[in-house]
Amino acid sequence: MKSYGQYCAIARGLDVVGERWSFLIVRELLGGPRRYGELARGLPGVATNLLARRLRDLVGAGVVERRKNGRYALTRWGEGLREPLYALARWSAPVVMAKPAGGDAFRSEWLVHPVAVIFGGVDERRPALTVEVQIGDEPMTIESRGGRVTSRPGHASSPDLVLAGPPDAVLGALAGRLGIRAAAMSGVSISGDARLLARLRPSLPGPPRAPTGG
Amino acid sequence: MKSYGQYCAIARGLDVVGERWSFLIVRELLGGPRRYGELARGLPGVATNLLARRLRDLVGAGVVERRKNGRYALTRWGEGLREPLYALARWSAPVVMAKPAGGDAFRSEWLVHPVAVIFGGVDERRPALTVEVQIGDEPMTIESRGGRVTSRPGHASSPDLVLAGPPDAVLGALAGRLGIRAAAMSGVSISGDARLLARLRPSLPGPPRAPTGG
DNA sequence: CTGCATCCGGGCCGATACTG
DNA sequence: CAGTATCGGCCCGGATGCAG
Repeated sequence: MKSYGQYCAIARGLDVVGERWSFLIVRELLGGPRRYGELARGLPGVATNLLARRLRDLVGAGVVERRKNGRYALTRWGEGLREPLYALARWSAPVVMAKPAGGDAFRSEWLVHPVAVIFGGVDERRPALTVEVQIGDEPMTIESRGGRVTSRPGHASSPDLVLAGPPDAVLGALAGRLGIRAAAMSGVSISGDARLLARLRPSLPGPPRAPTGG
Repeated sequence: MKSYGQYCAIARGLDVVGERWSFLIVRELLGGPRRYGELARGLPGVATNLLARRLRDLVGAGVVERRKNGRYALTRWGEGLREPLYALARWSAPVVMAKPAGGDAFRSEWLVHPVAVIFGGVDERRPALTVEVQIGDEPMTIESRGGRVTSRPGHASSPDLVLAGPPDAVLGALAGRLGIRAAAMSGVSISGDARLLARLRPSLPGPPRAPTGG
């Protein structure tokens, strides 16, 4: 575990989770305890030895713990990394997610994070809604109930809205970066009233329809 | 610029600023435009070629721009990294900053970030106060005026409070992790009423005096 | 079959020397 | 002052092997 050797919270934080793959391991574990193989599948491109090493280091640092059933899980402290990770995603998404996925890998489980970022918080005025998203092989369901938006893997029983298409276009539609017309032109096939999505997003204070930067 | 090859905002964000030293270069530039030599001095341990390479990459990615006077500065987008960086510092600080500095380098300019994190926001009830902090060779001044707390390098003309000592102890006193007695026992010499510091910190909602975790 | 450890080639990192 | 050039070593990435 190489250190920057600086007495600074940022530098010392990076000493703990700044090495390659560490943040992405944490991303996977934010969804709950995972086995080694599940982590490996959720992290396309990682070498097995490197994953083992990072897990050892993270356990040693107190970020990850190993449960008795052999699963890895975030410690209480490790859970706190959700904030910095989501802050990074909020920063990067408007610029880097607008570019098409190209050859990049995509797993539908990763959608829970942008969904949490885009539809975060509680707003009683949000309508109840069930959306099914079909991007990769695995479908995802987004549900708005009681002012809160959640997501889970799997089909919806009777969705109000179904979005299917390439990752960047579907995500653009969810985030509101792409309007309905633009999303359709980017390859999203829509069944249902996609305008309902806008009512799930929190209404920002300030100018209506603030530019997202991308 | 090695990529994770994943269509995910976190992974793609790390593609941009996830390599070694990139975040710390941003940390330096958060204080304003800097020359190459200033960056090198603010980043003890960095190799000159690596600094040059990172700057090139960050410029290419649109995070940093090069001004006509030869200085490097964050772009509008790059400024947005303050949030993720401070979120990381908030996460790491309670655990990793409690450990003594040991052989780690320290620069008093770095104090502006913890000061911003600890005394952030505006609170009209905050008293006016001038604190001088002496840790390394360079003194720093923290000023509370009009409900806002700012910091700058240099001596204070007539400080209400002066804290001098090792970095971890002084920072512990500022953050409130160490009480006055504990700070003094850890090597902080105090002139003035250190209890005033507590009135600069925002009062958290919820249980009074929430545990900081370290 | 899962959960790693070992081995190995290439590339990145880190330190020093050198140049406009 | 602001980088470039060079080189050793370590880390990363991929394939393979092995133990429970």
